[in-house]
Amino acid sequence: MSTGTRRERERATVRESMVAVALALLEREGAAALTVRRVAGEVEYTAPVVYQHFANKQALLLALVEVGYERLRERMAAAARTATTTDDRLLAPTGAYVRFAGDNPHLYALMNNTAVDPHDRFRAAAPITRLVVDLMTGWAAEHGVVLASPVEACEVAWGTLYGIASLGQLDTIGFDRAAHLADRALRALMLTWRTHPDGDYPAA
Amino acid sequence: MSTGTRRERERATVRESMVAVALALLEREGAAALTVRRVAGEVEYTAPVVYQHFANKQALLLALVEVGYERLRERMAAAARTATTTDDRLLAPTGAYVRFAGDNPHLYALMNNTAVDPHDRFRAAAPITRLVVDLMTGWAAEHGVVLASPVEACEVAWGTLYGIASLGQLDTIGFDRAAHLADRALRALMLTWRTHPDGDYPAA
DNA sequence: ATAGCTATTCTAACGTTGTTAGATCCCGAG
DNA sequence: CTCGGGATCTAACAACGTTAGAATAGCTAT
Repeated sequence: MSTGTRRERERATVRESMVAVALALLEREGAAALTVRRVAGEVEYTAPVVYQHFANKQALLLALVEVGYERLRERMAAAARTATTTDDRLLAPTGAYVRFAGDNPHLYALMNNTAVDPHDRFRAAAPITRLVVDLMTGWAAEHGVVLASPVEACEVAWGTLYGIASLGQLDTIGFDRAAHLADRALRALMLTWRTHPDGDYPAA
Repeated sequence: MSTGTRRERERATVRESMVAVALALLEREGAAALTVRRVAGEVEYTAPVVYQHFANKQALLLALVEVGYERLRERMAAAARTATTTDDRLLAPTGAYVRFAGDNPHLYALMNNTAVDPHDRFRAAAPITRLVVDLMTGWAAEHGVVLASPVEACEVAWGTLYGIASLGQLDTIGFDRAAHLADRALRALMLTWRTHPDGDYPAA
């Protein structure tokens, strides 16, 4: 029975190389090139072997999405750590987010593709949601401000960031400008949170 | 030669019914059901006939995207017309945008799908960009404020709106809440534009 | 009215996709 | 050495986008 664990280890290794190969393929040649047969071929297997590690193509794509969100979380957390000022601890992860979208455009598109089950995507993104909530409550505390609804503020910031980063994929805008726009948008939000932490803004 | 124009009319009619059928199919059964054969069948033709009206499936999808942006523009313009206060002239189109995304989730997803050429999508959305710029400059004028960069403000607002509306497709959030979030986000932006029209926000 | 041309439509097929069934092969256990 | 079970392959299926070529329809001109 001692061979059982090695078998498992080998199985996991094959699975991981499939994910790695699929990631490389996706980013190198785009979503259209990401076919089951090519992934299998790139790890020197035939197509049906893929189905011993993933229930179907969706499951493989979901694995890529999960890796994507994990890498994104790492980048954002690292950016937050290097920040020195209070506002930078929010602005730096923002920049990291847009930069990630620029560095891995196809993976980023997949992470937000409606073809992958929205529920699964949301679950994969949960750690980032937690991180952002933490960053935001930390920011508010350092500013001596209590937000009426931190989760609402978080959702607004998340949506904003997502939308502006997606704008960067348009070649008429580009990711450098998108990073600038995201910075502006978040600064505006922060300004409002400080002056109106209750979330109730006056109209005119 | 008098039959030539009637032929053209008939051709245009067939093309339009294909677009109409494709739109209905997309919204009723989702993107996966939108196949060339089904569109052809639904207008009682065989598949190759589709290729006499569209170069390929991409072209058909692009036609749907164009219809989508046109309808969205109409809805936003109508909402702006019914608004009474200065701020509502910006907030009402915002609500119309999110509501459109909620009413036509699959079409909205297609309009922002990277599978459709980004350049074409941007071109299809151009009239809306114009509308939003107009609304924004009008808003600024009525508030007696000159924005340092109206196009930057527009891009930020557009990205924000897009991101938050996309959030609505997650069943954990939903379009009602997304509409609320979009309202909050835009109010925050407007507040900032009034107090800092130069676009230079203080840090802390 | 009829013959012929042209545009329209269909049938049939190709290559590729995701996916599954069954044969085959290999490797470890008794 | 044999045998049993998991791993892997071959072959195939249905459905997809797409194209070529046959058939058919409808208009035009005599």
